[in-house]
Amino acid sequence: MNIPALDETDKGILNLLQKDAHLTIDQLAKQLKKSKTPIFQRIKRLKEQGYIKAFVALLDQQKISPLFIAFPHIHLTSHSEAVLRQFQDQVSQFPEVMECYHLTGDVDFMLKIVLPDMQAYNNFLREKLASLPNIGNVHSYLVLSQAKHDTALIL
Amino acid sequence: MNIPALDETDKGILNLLQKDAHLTIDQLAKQLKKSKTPIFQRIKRLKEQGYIKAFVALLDQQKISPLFIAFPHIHLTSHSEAVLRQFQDQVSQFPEVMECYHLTGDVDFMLKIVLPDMQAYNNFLREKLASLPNIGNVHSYLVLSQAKHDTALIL
DNA sequence: AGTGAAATAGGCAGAGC
DNA sequence: GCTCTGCCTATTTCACT
Repeated sequence: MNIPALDETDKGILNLLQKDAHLTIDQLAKQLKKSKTPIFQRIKRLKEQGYIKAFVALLDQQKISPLFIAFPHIHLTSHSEAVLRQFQDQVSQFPEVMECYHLTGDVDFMLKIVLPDMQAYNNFLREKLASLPNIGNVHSYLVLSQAKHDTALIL
Repeated sequence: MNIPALDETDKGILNLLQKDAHLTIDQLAKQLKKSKTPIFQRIKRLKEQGYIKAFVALLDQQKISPLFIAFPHIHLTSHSEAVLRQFQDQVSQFPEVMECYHLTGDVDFMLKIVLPDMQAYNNFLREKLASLPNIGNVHSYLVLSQAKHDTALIL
């Protein structure tokens, strides 16, 4: 499948939709100086080709219920490709793991864990994370407050 | 302003919308065993009261252009409330700062920085971050790959 | 707070440039 | 690949329980 590069109109659509997905095709068409049909067809194409992964609602999590956020840094005891891949796959299964990054340098992985409270986080570390193979040292960074959380990238 | 707690129907709406914001009111109504009007009214209320912050499109960023992600840990040289607040406010202005967390323990802040490449990140550190007052030590964790990135919370 | 129906606006497809 | 026309489905409001 040959996927062509994005032109300025495509980027314009993505830029606007990642800030507000409820813009109508009419509104997008006006801002991008096109009529409805090409905008509609481009959005359809951008979805099919996977540039747009999903349309979601962003919630004010702290307002709904107080949450505890932690970023554990994890050292593995082996660094073979098989071990790294297995760790990623297994840890991604846990629903409390929101994000998983493979890092350079003196740490192997960083996770973002979101749970109701510190007790639940303690349970996660002891019962779920510690049960995985090849886990070495774990150092947890705990979040006191969150000052910014954007999802929109500049294209 | 008195904001009442969320009932099960509200939580159901939020749970579904944070996974797929393009569900129609009809579809939500069926799944939650209500008719269209109450679902519509509740969504409107949840937006007005700020439980829903935004509806956005999530993009496959790596597919659109290769990106460089880093998590700098930042120590400040002073920890007065004024300094902490000033740091948060100033750093949140930078568009490349996607997230900003105030942490416990041996680090003060962690940022998530997204930029086109490592060169741009180097410039960010030298020209933008270093120009802020009260910056002490900065230790950067660089991302090799990202295995998971969810936004939906379990309510 | 809920249902059901009626009005309006937006998504989506076709013909032609 | 774009504009224009038009249908059809979803959103939004209203009268009522």
